[in-house]
Amino acid sequence: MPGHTRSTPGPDSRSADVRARLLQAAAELIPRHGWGAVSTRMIAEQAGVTPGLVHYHFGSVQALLSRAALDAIRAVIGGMGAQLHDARTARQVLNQLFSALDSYSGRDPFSLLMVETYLAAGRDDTLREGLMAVVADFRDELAAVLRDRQVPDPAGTAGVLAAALDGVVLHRALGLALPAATVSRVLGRALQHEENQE
Amino acid sequence: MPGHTRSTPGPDSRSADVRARLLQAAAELIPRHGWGAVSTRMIAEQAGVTPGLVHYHFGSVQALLSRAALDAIRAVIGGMGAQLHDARTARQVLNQLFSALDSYSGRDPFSLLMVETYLAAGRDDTLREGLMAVVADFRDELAAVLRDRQVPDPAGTAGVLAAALDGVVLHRALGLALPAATVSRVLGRALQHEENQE
DNA sequence: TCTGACATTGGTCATTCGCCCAAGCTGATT
DNA sequence: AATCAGCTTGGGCGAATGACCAATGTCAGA
Repeated sequence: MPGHTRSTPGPDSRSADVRARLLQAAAELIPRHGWGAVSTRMIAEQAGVTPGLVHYHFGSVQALLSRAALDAIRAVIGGMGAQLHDARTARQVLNQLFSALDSYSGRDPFSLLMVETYLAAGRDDTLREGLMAVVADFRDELAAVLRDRQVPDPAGTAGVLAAALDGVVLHRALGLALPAATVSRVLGRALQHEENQE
Repeated sequence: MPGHTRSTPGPDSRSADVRARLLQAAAELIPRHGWGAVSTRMIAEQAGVTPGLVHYHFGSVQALLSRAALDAIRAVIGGMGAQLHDARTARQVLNQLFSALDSYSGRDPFSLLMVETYLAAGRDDTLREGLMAVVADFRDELAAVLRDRQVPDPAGTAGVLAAALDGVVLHRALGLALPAATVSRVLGRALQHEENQE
């Protein structure tokens, strides 16, 4: 009966609550202060718990941050992907994407969390694989929707479109004007069939 | 201790050398460890000087990092913008952009420096304005080139294209496949007129 | 009721941080 | 030679860091 893994603390209603509070606190602090500036004590104070709990429940600050970021991103991106299937035409898919995009100015907490996680992923292979899986799922879902709506080269188009979305958020964060109408109009042209060669 | 030979600039040529070494060291360390993890002593060691010089020459670590990042980004983006004028057709402009893009995998030092600076700009207004100016200059230059080559809506197209470039780098950093050929083909469609059909 | 595993506390530990400064050095000017 | 401003040195300050742990609390199952 010895040997009990401490990686997953047992069932306890308070335990689950504390874990949720820590995850929530971390997801709020990463955008506000930057991934590398979030500390054990900062998280604990935000969550209203004592600092020791961070290492008890998650082993390290990095592990908590990775878990919190991936959970939050998966929730938002997953929800966005699910909505795509409602659109009837390719143009409607695009408009839906960009109306969703308008919720993210590039300086809001979720956009910042996303970019911080992109960077942190470069220094943590486990995190990178997790983030890649989330983004790849979204991209594949978008590709399937585009394919059903007769868009040429659905896989490639979905990949470029998904990347362009992130780029637009990035540029908006700098204060560069990129109205949804403009983005939609320009990228809309990328959805049509190629009609002439140069 | 050679290095006598008074030169033109400044009161002391060693001073200029130290400043250059510190800027160079900072530009190398930001991608490697992340903006927030670069410390006074780390920079000094990389530059081969003593820690006190960081604050003597730049006042604060933040000021040094901002200066180093902006200098490096301006050099690369400026050079990229200047090359655009060589292309004859809109399609060539695009191909030139994406062949240049292939130098940046998203995990190379410059790409990482770029994204780190995007994020740091969100917490430093002076830095944000400087970075915005550099990106806006590139965008405007691209718009002018597109306009000369009869691309519709040159300003909007250039803005979306510039954003898409950054997005592609971001996604490549995750390991998502985005071959230059695919990107060029999809975005190439965005350059043509809405309804070609003469 | 007792027991023992789980949860939490509050603190220590060595380390590192940014920033500062008194003192020494260097080279140009007087 | 004497002066002196600009550089550079190396150490030191208080504060904060991540990790860790002994002690204590809590409660479901025997």
